[in-house]
Amino acid sequence: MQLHKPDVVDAAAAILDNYGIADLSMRRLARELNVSPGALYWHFANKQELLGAVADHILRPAVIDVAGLNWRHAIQDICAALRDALLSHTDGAELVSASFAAGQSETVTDIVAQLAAAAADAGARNDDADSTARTLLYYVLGFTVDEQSRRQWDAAGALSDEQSVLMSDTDRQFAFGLRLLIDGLAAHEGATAP
Amino acid sequence: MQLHKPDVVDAAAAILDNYGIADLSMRRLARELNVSPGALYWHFANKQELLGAVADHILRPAVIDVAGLNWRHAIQDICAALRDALLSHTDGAELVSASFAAGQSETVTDIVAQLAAAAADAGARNDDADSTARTLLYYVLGFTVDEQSRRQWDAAGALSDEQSVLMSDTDRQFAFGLRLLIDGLAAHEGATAP
DNA sequence: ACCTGAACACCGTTCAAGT
DNA sequence: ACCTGAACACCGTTCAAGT
Repeated sequence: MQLHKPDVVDAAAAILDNYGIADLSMRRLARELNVSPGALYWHFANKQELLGAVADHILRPAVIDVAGLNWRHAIQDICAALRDALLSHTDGAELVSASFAAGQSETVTDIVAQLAAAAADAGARNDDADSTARTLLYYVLGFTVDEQSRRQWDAAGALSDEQSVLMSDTDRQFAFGLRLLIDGLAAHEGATAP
Repeated sequence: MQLHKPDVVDAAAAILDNYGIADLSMRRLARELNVSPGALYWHFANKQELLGAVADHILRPAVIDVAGLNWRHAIQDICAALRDALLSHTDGAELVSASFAAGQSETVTDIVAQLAAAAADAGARNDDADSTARTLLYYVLGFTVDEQSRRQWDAAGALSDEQSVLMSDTDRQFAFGLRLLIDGLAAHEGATAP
């Protein structure tokens, strides 16, 4: 049967979850799909474009509706959904971070636009709203890449009790850094919490 | 003559500046040093460790003395020095970002410690000072990776006038995001500017 | 102690040729 | 239109053997 883009992305996501980003090569992916390496280049211009499609796949659950929320909660919910989506796939943060840097994920652009809208709601002018949105993204990506690599490092020898304590700790740490940015925005724009 | 670590790091930095991170391979580096690829593995355990040494080389001018400065200026100066150091080598931000993620740069750890000390000065308790320091680092790395990749993309067809306008614009954008974090810290800890 | 040579097990990408 | 086969030009790492 024919090879379609969604099949390729699903197979790539499966390799990612089961073996990690280091094993996600074009050749390995082609082997898993019982196809020659060159076949992938009919559907994707290059590896970066394919990884961008995988990034968009990972980010689908991170696109949420924040209509009706005040700007603080909108930012908090978008960032929380983003982090959850990244953490739900092996090396998800690293892959999305790389795809964002390469400008290959449309979804991450949409998310930045959502964050910019929330910043505008907070009273920021256009340029500042954009800077704010990108700063929030840098934070979530940086934090989550770090968190995920530590988790994988600690994967051996972690007691279930200690682990859950550590996890709630990372939740608090994530919220702390995010609050720093939100409070900074409030201070700058003179907005107040409802 | 014998091969010494500093020679290897210097040669690696030269490849980085002249050809970029994509061309900084162990084999290419060995060729440039007129040595067999295996020779490098006598001095460095693996490529990550070597890149960590290059990262430390890049970061040397970013380690500055902030004694006597108030916490706001300390943070501003450290972050500005860090960004300047990253921008002064081709793909410097990307390389240091990767080395930080891999935990292979001692210098970046020192810089985080300096930032944490400044956050403590601002009134943050130990955990919060650490979170603040890491948040600042995520911001500087994320912003500068982005900035540097855009610069390299725009490398063709940029007028010198427009370019300088864009550059001062990125300076302002960098300062804006940084101020967001500093203001957030001030709001959280109730510190005031002198 | 320090390095060579050669091998092992891979990569991403291209492209004529097939169906 | 879609894919194969084979090639091109590379990788990182290891390790017996040399000096």
